[in-house]
Amino acid sequence: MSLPPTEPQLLPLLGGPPPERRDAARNRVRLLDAAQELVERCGPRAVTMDAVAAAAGVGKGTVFRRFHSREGLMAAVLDHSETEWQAAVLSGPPPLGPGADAWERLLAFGRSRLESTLLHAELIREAGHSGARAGGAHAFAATHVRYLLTELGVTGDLPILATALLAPLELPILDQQVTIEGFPVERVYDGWVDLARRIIGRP
Amino acid sequence: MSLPPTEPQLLPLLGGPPPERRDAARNRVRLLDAAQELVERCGPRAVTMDAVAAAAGVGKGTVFRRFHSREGLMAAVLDHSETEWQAAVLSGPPPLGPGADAWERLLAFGRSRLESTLLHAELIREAGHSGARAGGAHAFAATHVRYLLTELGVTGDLPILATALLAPLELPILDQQVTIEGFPVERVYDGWVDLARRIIGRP
DNA sequence: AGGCTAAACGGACCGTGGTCCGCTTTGTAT
DNA sequence: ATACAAAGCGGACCACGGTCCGTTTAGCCT
Repeated sequence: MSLPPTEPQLLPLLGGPPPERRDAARNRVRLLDAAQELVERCGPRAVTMDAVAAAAGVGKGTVFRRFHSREGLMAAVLDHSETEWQAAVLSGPPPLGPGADAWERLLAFGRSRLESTLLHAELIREAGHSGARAGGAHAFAATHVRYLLTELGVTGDLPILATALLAPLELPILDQQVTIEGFPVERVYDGWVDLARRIIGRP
Repeated sequence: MSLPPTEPQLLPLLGGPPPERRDAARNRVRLLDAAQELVERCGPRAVTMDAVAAAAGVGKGTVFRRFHSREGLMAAVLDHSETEWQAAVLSGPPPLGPGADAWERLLAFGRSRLESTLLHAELIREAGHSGARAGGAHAFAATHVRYLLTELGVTGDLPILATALLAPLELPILDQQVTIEGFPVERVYDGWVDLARRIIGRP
């Protein structure tokens, strides 16, 4: 046994994890494309991991190495739409994007988020706990709402208040109201606006 | 082929599904006991349906006939504690039970629910969508909160407002704040009280 | 080019949730 | 008591998520 001929990494090379090998990257996009295509053709519920692997022309093990689990894969598919939505909030046209006053933006945010959540309901459910929603997406939304609340002059524990305002727009709660109790979406939205008014402390 | 000699049910016998056969009832309690015992010994995550069936001394098919699915079984186990809690709210000692004024009761309700949700977190997660929570339990909590809000003179769309007040106490949201973001429970509770004040419209 | 290492690959394999169907038990009507 | 229909039973069976490990391949260093 001898010392390795060279240090595999002379400098810490600060920054993140090592880059991805070319075949790995190629397979990741193949898998994501296949998954997206299958999801929108059969619905997320009916998509099996074997099917995705086969459609992408790779082995099953590869699917699980790229995306930890089925939930992870679904989360990745969901991430596509989520990212577009974030772009619309950050730099799209008003009133959702910048350019309108904070109250208008908050209203647009609520409606947009409500519709988006209902639109992707199945996928969100399938993405479950490891959903982009549970990680980055919620953080994004919370940050944005906190910013808007600040603009509106709200004082208090903003992270908590933002969460309280976001909570009724999360799928489990929306599902309860819309799917199970059968409330019309308009009513739920109006209720949310009312909640926002009370939190802000305005007529 | 002849006509059936008697009508199996002369009168509609209004009121629900036919009664349960004796062996069926016996197996239901055996299964529930076995499940509860296994859950508290190994944690809900580790309990398999085969194990429950074996521990109860019945076949696997029987488990699935009584409780539609794994989630259904977990929901049934959860239902035990949930029922006790409901009794405490309806007829236990104040301030959770009747006897205190509405605001005190609301505070006690919030704290109790928060603690109970965190305590049974794993089970609730495992019970998933068909959880007693998604069905009867949420309805109970919503009704109670609606009642308290009425007592406090709140006007508006009460069903929606009640849901908004309950939403931050649901597991997914609590999980986000406590487990992922690491907020202390006290802070979450204080935030909830603040939310309640704003909804009611009082200092 | 050639050689070497670590990463990636693929598909056989396993455990578990859920279904199916032929057999048994229960309750009732004669 | 006996007969009979319906509800219940059990365990073999299937499909799908997830793991494992022997083989292949990308990237790099000489």
